Amino acid sequence: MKARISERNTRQKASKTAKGADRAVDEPSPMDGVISYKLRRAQLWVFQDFVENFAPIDLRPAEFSVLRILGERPGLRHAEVARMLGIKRTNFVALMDALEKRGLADRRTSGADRRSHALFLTSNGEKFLKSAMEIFHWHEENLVRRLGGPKARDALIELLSKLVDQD
Amino acid sequence: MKARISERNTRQKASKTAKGADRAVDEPSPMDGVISYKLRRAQLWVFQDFVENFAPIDLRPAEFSVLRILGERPGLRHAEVARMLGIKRTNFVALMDALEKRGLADRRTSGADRRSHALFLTSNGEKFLKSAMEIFHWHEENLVRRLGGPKARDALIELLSKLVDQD
DNA sequence: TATTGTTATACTCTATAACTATA
DNA sequence: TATAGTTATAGAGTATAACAATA
Repeated sequence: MKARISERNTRQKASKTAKGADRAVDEPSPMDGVISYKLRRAQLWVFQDFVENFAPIDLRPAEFSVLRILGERPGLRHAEVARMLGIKRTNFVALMDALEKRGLADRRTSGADRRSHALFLTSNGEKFLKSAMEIFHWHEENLVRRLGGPKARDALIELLSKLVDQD
Repeated sequence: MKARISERNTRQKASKTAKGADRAVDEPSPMDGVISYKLRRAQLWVFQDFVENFAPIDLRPAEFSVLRILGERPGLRHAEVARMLGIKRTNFVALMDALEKRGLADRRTSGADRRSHALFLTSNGEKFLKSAMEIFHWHEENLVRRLGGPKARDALIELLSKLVDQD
């Protein structure tokens, strides 16, 4: 286990007030009705909100996803988790390394195929996930409130699914 | 005008079939109903679709945004365009450099304040924008079709606006 | 002092090629 | 020959600090 690329480093942001870049004064722009543009702005905003909320436990969105998946489906293999998250298995390695280094998850050699690893949360990881879920629910409820309620959330999820899940 | 960071380089992707990473086989995952996760997947998918569609004229989403804004509101200053796009003015410099280098836009010293530049499309830039708009409309119509029609598009834009434009 | 454009720099995310050890 | 995990590496996007010229 090598010493990994970047030491766990100070991730807290200054912002506090306006998310996005340079406190967007939001004059009207020809891009306002453009799907890809709005999608990018919204995704950026939400991720920044996520990062701010999770700053106290120093957890990034992708890391949270991995913990949550391993929590609900322990024993999945490397490539399976990567596929479920829609990230390349090559990029999943460092992600998993970081979680292992923090003692939150580990790889065990799975019986049959000696190439592959089965992935699990440690007991520390399970405790950690529980407190992460509290922050997560608070974060998600905040988003639902902004959207205008659970129905609006469901509508958004369905629309986004239509973009991604077709053909 | 220095020789800029990265030479115009081969941007075409291989994909052709499945966008996203490692042809997402999309088993159900605990992340399926999570707003930030769905938003990220959708944004990634749409941007990749954008990049593929615009590959023939080698134009990235951010570059297209700049051209379009300068097309409709010529003479804006550096910082104003950056603010409208929600990017830092410091990151806008290289973007504008690239467009200037391709002969699509230019900076002119604006009368009053000798610190600031007024930004314009060149006549080449205007021609280029026209053909870019054709691709754009095709791309956007394709997205609207996936969403299920113009009303679904409007609903999506409105929901995304609620996330970004509040308080 | 504050602001505009700018450079330098760094971290994250995503992507490709190629290695190794197994199968 | 193909697959699972891995390494190395590179390109975009985004962020901060600091500087020169001008206000």
